[in-house]
Amino acid sequence: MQISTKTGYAVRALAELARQPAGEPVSITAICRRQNLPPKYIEQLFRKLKHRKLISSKHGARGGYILNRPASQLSLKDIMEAVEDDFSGYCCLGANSHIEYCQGSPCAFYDFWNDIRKHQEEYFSSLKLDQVINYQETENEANISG
Amino acid sequence: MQISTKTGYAVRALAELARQPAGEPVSITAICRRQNLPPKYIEQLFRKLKHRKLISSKHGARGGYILNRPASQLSLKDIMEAVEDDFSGYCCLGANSHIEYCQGSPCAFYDFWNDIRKHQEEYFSSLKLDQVINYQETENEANISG
DNA sequence: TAATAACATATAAAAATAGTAGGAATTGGC
DNA sequence: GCCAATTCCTACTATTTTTATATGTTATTA
Repeated sequence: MQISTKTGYAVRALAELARQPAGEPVSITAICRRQNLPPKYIEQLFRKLKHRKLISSKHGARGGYILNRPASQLSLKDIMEAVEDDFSGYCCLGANSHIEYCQGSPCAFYDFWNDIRKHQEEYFSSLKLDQVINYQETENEANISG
Repeated sequence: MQISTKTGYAVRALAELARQPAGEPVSITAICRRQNLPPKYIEQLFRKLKHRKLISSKHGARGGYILNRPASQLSLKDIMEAVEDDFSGYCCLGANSHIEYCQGSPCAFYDFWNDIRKHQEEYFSSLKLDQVINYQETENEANISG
């Protein structure tokens, strides 16, 4: 039960996009230089983010990526759903073991896991990308004043 | 971001202990027969649960395991911490990548991830084993009346 | 046309997950 | 005292997921 490196990377990379003046694309090279991330890996994550229409891209020299929405409207859930292949709580219906427990119909534990999934979805939906950026700014101010 | 099969198995197995009249140990064989679980795997999980003192065991014939606390005082967080090796949210300080971002000191994203971790811990602490059992009973009643 | 950068696919290395195998130690019942 | 049941312990294996890397193609701009 941990948020993956993928999500961590994606948040850091997207934060760089959010910082950029609107309309100006940022290249993966630039993002990864600033955030010290593996470019080819980020490329893959960005492809997923693009398929989910969270970002757009511009080809060629001076090209790069831009956010499709203001950071205040981009949730951690959106990012996780795009980048991890399955955001969702545990569900007894999922066949993640060779031993099928509830063979197709909701089992006795279904409601329990389902409520958890719903809670998690709501929680991660409530966390927005701009919050990270605000945290960063606070941090920086503290460093300057300190 | 998913609750693992380990946790799912553990919950099902522990629910069987919770059902048992107090003081009567249940063997892994019995648990796994009732819940259709892989015995050797459950054995390993139970060892971890025992180290965390969530359960006790009785050796030999007619032996087995018993819950150390009432199900109402055993949280999903307790179980996850025992069975998964790291319950905790993502933390930028964790070296889960060869690229170290914040090299030992809290980075700009620290507070963000830290608040998430705290929230998750509180939430999973609030979910108790007896809730699963209550869900089950409701389900069963529904089946009988339906 | 040369440099830049997205796009795409395949491969590889490492880690985590899920499960198995075999045996030693302990207890209860006959 | 013996046998069966059971926990306890260690090691191994197989599979899947994660975290990349490599290589090449296509599009864009200066």
